[in-house]
Amino acid sequence: MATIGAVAKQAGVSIASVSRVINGTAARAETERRVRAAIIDLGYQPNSAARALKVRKSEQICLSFDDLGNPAYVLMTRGVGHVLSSTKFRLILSSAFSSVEEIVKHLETMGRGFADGLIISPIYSDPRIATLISELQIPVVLVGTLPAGLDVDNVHVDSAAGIDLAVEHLVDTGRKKIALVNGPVTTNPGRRRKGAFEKALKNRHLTFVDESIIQAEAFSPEAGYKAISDFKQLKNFDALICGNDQLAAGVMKFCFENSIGIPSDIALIGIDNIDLASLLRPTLTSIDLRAEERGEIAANLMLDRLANPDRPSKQITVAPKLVIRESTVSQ
Amino acid sequence: MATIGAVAKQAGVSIASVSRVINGTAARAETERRVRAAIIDLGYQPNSAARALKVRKSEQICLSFDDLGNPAYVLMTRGVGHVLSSTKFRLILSSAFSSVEEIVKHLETMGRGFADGLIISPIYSDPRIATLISELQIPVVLVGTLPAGLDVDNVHVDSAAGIDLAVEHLVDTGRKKIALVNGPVTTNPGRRRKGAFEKALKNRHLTFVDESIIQAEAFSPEAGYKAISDFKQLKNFDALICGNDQLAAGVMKFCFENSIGIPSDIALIGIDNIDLASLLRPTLTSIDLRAEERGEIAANLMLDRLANPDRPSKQITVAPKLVIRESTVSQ
DNA sequence: CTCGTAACTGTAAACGATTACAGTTTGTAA
DNA sequence: TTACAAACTGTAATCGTTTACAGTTACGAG
Repeated sequence: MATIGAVAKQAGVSIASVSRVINGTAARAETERRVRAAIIDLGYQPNSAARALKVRKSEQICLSFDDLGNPAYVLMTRGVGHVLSSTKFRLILSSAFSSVEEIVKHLETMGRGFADGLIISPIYSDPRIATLISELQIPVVLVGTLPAGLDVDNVHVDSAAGIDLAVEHLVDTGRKKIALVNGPVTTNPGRRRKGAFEKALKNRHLTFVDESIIQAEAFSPEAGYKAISDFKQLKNFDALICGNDQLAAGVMKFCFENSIGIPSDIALIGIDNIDLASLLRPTLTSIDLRAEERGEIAANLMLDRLANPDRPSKQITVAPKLVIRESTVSQ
Repeated sequence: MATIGAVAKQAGVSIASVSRVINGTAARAETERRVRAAIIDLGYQPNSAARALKVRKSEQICLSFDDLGNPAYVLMTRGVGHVLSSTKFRLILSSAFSSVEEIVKHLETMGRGFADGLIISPIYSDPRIATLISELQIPVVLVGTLPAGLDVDNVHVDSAAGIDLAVEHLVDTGRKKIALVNGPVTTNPGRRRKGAFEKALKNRHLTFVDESIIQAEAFSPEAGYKAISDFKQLKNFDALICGNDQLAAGVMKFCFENSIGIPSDIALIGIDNIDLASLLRPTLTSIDLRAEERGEIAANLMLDRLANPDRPSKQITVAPKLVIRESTVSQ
């Protein structure tokens, strides 16, 4: 492994000169020629860790989330990626695969010299995550619900407004008995959607009973399928809002297999508006939570914060929009 | 930002002792107590870059691919993640968002001290990627087609065998006129699938004409939809193999909108067997390329290589399997 | 109480880069 | 030819760790 010293010796110049050539500061043509030749000769590559140590910058931004399997995060990543690709910063991703400990350790390492900033979108509200964020030595942008007492840049979507849009749309199209197929309440989105749903129903004087919430064990199609299979009172409802589009896909599958017509027997709304929504049959009405846009905003907040470390933190709310498709409106 | 020196001073011990406490080597109980107290006092966090520089290890493995939007890569990531999560190595991801230059720069940085190993799965066969790999200073495992002349650990799937399985299945179920909806031939998979398809047809003395290949512009549902919309001779075929499941989803959408029955009028087979395949209606027969398994194998190859740097490189082939669903066989 | 060993601790040299500062060279004008 | 400024180059300190080595302490045995 060639070092800058080896290059300097080979080129017959000082280490400083090699460094200057590499970083494009003043050098005589002849010096530059010799240094470049030596670099190629030795196959020299500068060591990133040494550079990061010295200049206290890695030029990397780390984006971290809990579930790569959720296409909504892929959208978000794309948003972040597009913004960063026109800057000097590289984007690296970190997704949890097992425990919270694992992700905490991961973020700590990043925060200690391997990344200049951290964009994180946790779905589980583990106290360790909140502690971690407050102790981190680099700027953090949090996408999603901000844990109490944490003062960092934040982008979040008004998902209650989204639920409200959905309920309104269902009422407008003549539905009266609406249930929520919710994701785990151990997650932030799960907990918030539940509250928002209950409130939206009550505001409109619609019946809300315990059975109005059908609990799934994950935000996946399989979990949606299973939750609805176990649910015995489907016939009491004429509309279902699902915690995300993947849950809705599982529900839709069950309905098809059991000859429950969508939207004739029951209307179905998903959340996230991922690609899948327009591929299902019937196409799925969905609350678009603007994941890609949130990613862009988060990245811009981060760039702004890095350029301006002392500004007060910003909280940005984006508005959801309802994308109406066939699963709620018969053609 | 507290350093190890500040901790040492605060605890009244030497820097070396602090380091030992942190890394769990011998220390008197009293020393350990004071060091830990000082660490908490100062909120000290060790600097990852300094450590990486000194020990020449980052304990990170970087997984890089060209398109995070493709769920098959998400599966692969999961495979890698599961294997690595039981080791000391952390997984970081890097996905391209714009140019090849960008990804090259990214990988270079990683290869120069920010990662101990690189697992990469390029779909574009850009010569810069091959050059990069050969110059990289850390172990590389390549998932996918190995560029000529590159001698690195490799996992790939025998996708020709997959195409063959598909053709065989179609013939068995009475189809005779098969077309391929291919992804871009500028990609490795696109190029290989085309060749494999042609060969599979000829081996069985089935007609292969220019029109047997319908070229899509990307591996996405939209591209599939567009490609099939522009294709004027669909009625001449009774089966379609698609470059991946997403293309198939687009094709399926078109067929539905134009009242082309699947599988009654035309049979449809996808590739990758992602979740989507079982959510579509009809459910999609698909060639499972075992992305998750390839991810696991790649991770294990990497671990093995890191433990054993001098062993000769291995090439591992995994066999695809055909998952038969409704889109080829009427119930 | 002395000694020997084991356990611990401190000193100082790395790791591979960047960069302030001082010194040297170059080129131009007088 | 000399003087001076501008352009370049080298020396050496530094970033924050780890770790070899030598030195110190603690403790049980004799």
